[in-house]
Amino acid sequence: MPVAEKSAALTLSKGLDILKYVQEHPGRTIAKIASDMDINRSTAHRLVKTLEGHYFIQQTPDGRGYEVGLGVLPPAATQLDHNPVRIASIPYLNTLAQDTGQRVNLGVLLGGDVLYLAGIEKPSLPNVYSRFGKVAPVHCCSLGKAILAMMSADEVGELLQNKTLERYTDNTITDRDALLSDLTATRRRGFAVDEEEHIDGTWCVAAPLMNSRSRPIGAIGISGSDRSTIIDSAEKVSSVAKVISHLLSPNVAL
Amino acid sequence: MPVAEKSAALTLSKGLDILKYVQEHPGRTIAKIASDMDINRSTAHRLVKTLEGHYFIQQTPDGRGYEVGLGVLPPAATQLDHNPVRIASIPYLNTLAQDTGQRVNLGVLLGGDVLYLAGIEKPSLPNVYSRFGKVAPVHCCSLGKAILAMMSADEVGELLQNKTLERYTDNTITDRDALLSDLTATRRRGFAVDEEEHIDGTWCVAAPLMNSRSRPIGAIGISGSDRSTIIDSAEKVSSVAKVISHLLSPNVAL
DNA sequence: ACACAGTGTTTGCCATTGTCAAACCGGCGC
DNA sequence: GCGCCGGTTTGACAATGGCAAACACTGTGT
Repeated sequence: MPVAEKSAALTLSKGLDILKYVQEHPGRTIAKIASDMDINRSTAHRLVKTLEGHYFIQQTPDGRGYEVGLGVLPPAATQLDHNPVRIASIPYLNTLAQDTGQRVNLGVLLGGDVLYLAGIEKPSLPNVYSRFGKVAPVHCCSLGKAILAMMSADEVGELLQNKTLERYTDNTITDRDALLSDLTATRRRGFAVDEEEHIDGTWCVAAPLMNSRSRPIGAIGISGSDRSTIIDSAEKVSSVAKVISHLLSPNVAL
Repeated sequence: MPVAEKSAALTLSKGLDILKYVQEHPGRTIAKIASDMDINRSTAHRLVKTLEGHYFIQQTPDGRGYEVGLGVLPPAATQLDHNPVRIASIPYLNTLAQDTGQRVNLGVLLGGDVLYLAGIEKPSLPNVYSRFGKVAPVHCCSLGKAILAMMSADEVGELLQNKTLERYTDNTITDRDALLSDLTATRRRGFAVDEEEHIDGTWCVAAPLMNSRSRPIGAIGISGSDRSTIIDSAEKVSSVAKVISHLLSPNVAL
């Protein structure tokens, strides 16, 4: 979980780890944070107070613990507003939602996980800001598989290096080789399919967004509870993904 | 700008400062960051690389500089989803948008500024996630003045301690005493008015959200380019603010 | 082709700074 | 009352981050 770069600034690194920890475990006390993260209590105290001074974390209303602070919002808004993949995709997400009547999602890789950048929950009333920031495992959501399918086996291997393919449902692919062959099929097919592999009763299809150098930089997909509707819409998703990819291509790099 | 707490973790603090700097000045190189922030280049390098390792900042697509990374999104999403003021207010923001036909905003204090938590840009199609994360000066937006008006003169003085009331338009109140008397008027009136004090051609009114201990914890307001429409809707804004305040009151604290 | 300017990156030394153990304080429950 | 738990402070030690310098690389202008 902690991205240990060699010769990194230890204190900064620990502070950021605390921020992540607090995000995932809201309401914990300093003592609890310290013991869970194997940091000395007084050290944790100082780091927490520093983060608090910058408004990155704050005390919970009851004053008993800590949670993510308001200070993270301005950077996040900046990131969202400047994100080229997101900007290029949003208009098409709306049309896709109209065309398919299903939930639509846009995701990219963050570390070894899929990060949702935008989503439309209720196709009836488009609200593209909803549901950003959630992360999902790469190996069992269609967005993740769509992206992985466009990477070499080596790259995939490296990405999954120190991850276990955790099981979420009976259909979750937990075997590396099985995943790799699924990715091959995905590549041939042109889109990824999630057959209740992450959440029971939810099917998804997704297609990758490619940049000018044929690298996957994200994926769009739809999800819903009616299998045939989802599968039948795969071509639509795929063609929209190609349109967005072309839009992204003229840009210099990434 | 840097919130200097005594005995804080210096390295962590500097790292967070860099994050903020990068957010406000996207695309800057490490050398530029270092010189602007008076940090040694190699130190800046290490801090930047550490932040990058945690995905809090990333290289710009052209590889020449740095910008805010994807890693800030999960914490921000958590903060937004858990924010009680925001949760309580959102439904009413929508109705307010319908009733007035104007842009609607929700804001709270962050440090000495107003932070927008939610906003509806186009009343016709409600999209409450839009425009969060933007910050505005307290002294010249209605949200800020609505909140300040419910604080004691001492508290206001302390809040504005080391801030200059910067001028944005001809109408901006840049004098502390003038601001204080405006706040008194605001308190009597029950809502704050921004008469083109921040942006020419834009009028706003706002009313404070109060908790059970009669402390201002935020404000809602509307803004638009037609003065009389805005002013005439002030009572509506005020009454909605009271409703939300009552909703917030049962909660334990803050 | 050359030198130069600007940036990224690495190294090694020094002392600042963060770490840690211990103790103190304060509230809460037994 | 006592003990437990969390927060906070202190002080000594040494690990760690700060800094200067040097190197590699790229692009630019002469």
